[in-house]
Amino acid sequence: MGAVKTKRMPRAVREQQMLDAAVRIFGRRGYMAASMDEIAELAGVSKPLVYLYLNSKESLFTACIRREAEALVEAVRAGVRRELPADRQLWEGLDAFFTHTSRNPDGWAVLHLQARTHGEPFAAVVTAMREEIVVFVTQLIVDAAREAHRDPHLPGREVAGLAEALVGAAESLAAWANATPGTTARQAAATLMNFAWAGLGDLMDGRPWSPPEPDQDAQDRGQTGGSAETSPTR
Amino acid sequence: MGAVKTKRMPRAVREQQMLDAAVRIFGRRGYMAASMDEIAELAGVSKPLVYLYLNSKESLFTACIRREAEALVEAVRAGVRRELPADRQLWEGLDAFFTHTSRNPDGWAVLHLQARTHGEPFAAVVTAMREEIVVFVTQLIVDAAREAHRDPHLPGREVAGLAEALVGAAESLAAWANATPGTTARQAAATLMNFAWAGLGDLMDGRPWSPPEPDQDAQDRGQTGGSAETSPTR
Amino acid sequence: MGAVKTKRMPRAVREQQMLDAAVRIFGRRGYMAASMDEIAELAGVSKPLVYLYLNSKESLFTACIRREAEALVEAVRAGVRRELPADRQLWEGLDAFFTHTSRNPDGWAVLHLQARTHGEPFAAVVTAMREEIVVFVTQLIVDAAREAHRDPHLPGREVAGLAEALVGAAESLAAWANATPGTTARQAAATLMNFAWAGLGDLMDGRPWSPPEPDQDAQDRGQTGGSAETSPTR
Amino acid sequence: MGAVKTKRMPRAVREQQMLDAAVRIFGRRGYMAASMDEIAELAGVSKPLVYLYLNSKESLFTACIRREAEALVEAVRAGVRRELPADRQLWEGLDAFFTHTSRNPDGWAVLHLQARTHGEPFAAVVTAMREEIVVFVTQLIVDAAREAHRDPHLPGREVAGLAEALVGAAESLAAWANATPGTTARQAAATLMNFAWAGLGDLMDGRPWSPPEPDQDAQDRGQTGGSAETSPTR
DNA sequence: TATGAATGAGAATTCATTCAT
DNA sequence: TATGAATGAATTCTCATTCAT
Repeated sequence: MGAVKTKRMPRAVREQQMLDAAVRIFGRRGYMAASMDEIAELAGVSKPLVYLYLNSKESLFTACIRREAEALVEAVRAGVRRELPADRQLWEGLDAFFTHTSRNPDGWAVLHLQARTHGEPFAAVVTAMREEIVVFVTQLIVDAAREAHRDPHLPGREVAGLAEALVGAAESLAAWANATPGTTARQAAATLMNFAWAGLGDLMDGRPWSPPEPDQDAQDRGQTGGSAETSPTR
Repeated sequence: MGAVKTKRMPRAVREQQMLDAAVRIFGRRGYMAASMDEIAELAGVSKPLVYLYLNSKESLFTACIRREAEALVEAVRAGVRRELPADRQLWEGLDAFFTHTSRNPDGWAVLHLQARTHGEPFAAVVTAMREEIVVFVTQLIVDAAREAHRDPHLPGREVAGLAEALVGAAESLAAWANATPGTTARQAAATLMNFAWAGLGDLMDGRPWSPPEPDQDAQDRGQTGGSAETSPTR
Repeated sequence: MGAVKTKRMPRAVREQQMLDAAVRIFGRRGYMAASMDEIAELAGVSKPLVYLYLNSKESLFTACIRREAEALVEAVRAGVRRELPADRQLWEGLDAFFTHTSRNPDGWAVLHLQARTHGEPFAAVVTAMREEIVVFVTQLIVDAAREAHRDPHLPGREVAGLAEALVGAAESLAAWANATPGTTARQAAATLMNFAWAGLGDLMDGRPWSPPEPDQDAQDRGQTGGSAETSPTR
Repeated sequence: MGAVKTKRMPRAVREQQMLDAAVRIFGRRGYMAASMDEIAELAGVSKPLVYLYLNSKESLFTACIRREAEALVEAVRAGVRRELPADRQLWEGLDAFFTHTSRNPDGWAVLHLQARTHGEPFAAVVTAMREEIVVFVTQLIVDAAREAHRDPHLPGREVAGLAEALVGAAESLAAWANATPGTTARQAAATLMNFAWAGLGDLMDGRPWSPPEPDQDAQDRGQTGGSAETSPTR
């Protein structure tokens, strides 16, 4: 099991192997239940080497969190075209988010489940990343109001709460989509977009938010999109 | 800080003391980091007694999860009057949920953070409880559609996703409300209700969902309600 | 090897067994080279029990040092009759000191070799004990001067240096006596007493200090004394 | 702090750098607590080079002990003019000894504290050196007796004990002088010389041994001598 | 009902030491 | 002459769990 034992490789490479193994073990077993022995074995190296490069279990865990947080933020950032209208940006962000988390479930487990469960030092990194995303979403909500030429009657705290709810719903859906076979990132994004933008009330009235044309959009980004399930234009 | 050392009390009482202590420790330290020593000390009994009554750490943890899950479901159930319209039922359920979690943060931490992070046996209990709630919410959505005499054009999976998103948002807001000083359960419920029912689109258009009259409602349930921040009738 | 495995004994007894074992191992191997495993085995208990009672290697070592230091000081104190003239007191103190160290070589090694070699926290305990003894000796020197009705022309620092030298010589002779077969505590005490009181110069002139009558003295204290080798009355 | 990193230097030089570093680390941390990593870093070389030149930790430690022992014996030997009377020789030896140990505290710590605390192989080297010095001192005592034209009534073992006590007192005073600010090597030597030669009894009677004239003596040896504190000529 | 005494099993971490270049 | 990469073997310490009373 674990990586093939290739001897004598440069430090940078070994470090990534170790982080790969650590993310996998931490994500599945949890921080405390993960043992350095298991991580080292999965990485195909001896324990002392793990300590030599990553210093301690805490520091290894932190390195995992940091790497995964940066990768996630980067994935979302790269998936959003800032010149589009706010709702389209939100859609793209959600799509990128669900895509990344579904492709990288262990990393997502580290961020979403493990990091938050083991005290300030670790949680802080995730909190910072989450804050970045919440701020981004908050801005999108404000932009959307401006684009609608409306005074949204929304005080600051209210907007914060909405952004928080949206991000929370996304996080939760990510786990659900991963656990529900046959659910694509695109479908999860569409569901949430509808929920967030149109609301249950409008959905009851048959007025969902309209996701972009899947085919055309896929061509734009080079992705193979399944069609969102609820898509009549409002 | 532990319970006052009273010797020789009936088993049922001792067990509750132990569970109280265990929930507190598990909620704060996490499952793995919690030690049976600390739990026994906080419960004011010797370790062998904990084992005599609760058998093992796993079994103790399971008992905690079960107790807290039942308490939460019961709190929500008791808070909802099933004869009201769907949106009012949802509102009452959210209110009851946020109230319970804010009053019982350690129990909530056990359910939301710890139980899900330590493998199937534990997660299963929470999943079952969550499923109960998701089913309830799903039913509410279907009811709402029926009440609106509409065919909502929503396939089953889509409704499941919406309920999932709603519950996820609620869970996330619970943590946020607990962590944000000055945020009441009622405000959290109002924010989420708006978000869920009206959606961002409608909120942009100045058409939020209308929460019930706080004063009258408070009289109904015996609570002192702060007024929801976004409340013009639609 | 190690103590006979007698199960289930009261804590206080087990603790002494552990300290006995620890003193022996620390004294022979040194602090760092001693392993908790070895100590536990020699004590006839499991390692966790050692930790349960003594908390850590450091704390165990400290407990050893403290116990041995107190035992040594007590032995010297009990061996000296304070109503005698200064030189007799010094003699009795030296005799008690060499007797104790020769009967308890591991304890002496802990104090003299190990404790001083492993940093402030440990050395401090020994330093305090040594200071107590140096103060006692200093007082004896001053008393001796007073008894001789002399102004000894000795400034404070000089007396301190003399006491220090005397104690140092004693410490060194203790190791030598232990390592040189056939050397009794009484002989060591006599040699040092001569050296200290008469000085090499007087010894050259055939004027040594006179130790007390061995037989009579032994009767006083219940000890079987070998006769000191250099004993003509001055 | 380590040596400046100069690449490619002759083996002999590198070896001395390593020994310098090792003496410092061993002297401060102790044998077991010293790590080869730290020593290599302080020496400014890689660990494998240390092994290439010095073979092992044990062998490195032995090399340190040997070097420091030789340096100390050589310093004492060079400080004593063998043509002087015995007491003057003793005085010069003590002065040289205290001077060397105070200038080289890490080396002295290695010899006095570390080497004796870590088993026969190491202690043996120091014991041999010490023996050399004890023999020298023993000879001085015998010489002194001969010079006094006296039969000192001192059997061999007694003389050995006296020499042992004298050397032990010197070792102890060296640590004391190093730890007591403002105490010079010369003062320490004077104190001990008085103690050893005159003895407490004579000191009480106001008849100390007379140290040589500091100024004249300093001219002899090229040292700036502080005056000894107790110096009336006998 | 209740507990003081005790341990097997495993956790993180460190170190002296070597290999391949 | 010199080193980056790598490890086997301990070491300290903790924990869930049980026994005997």
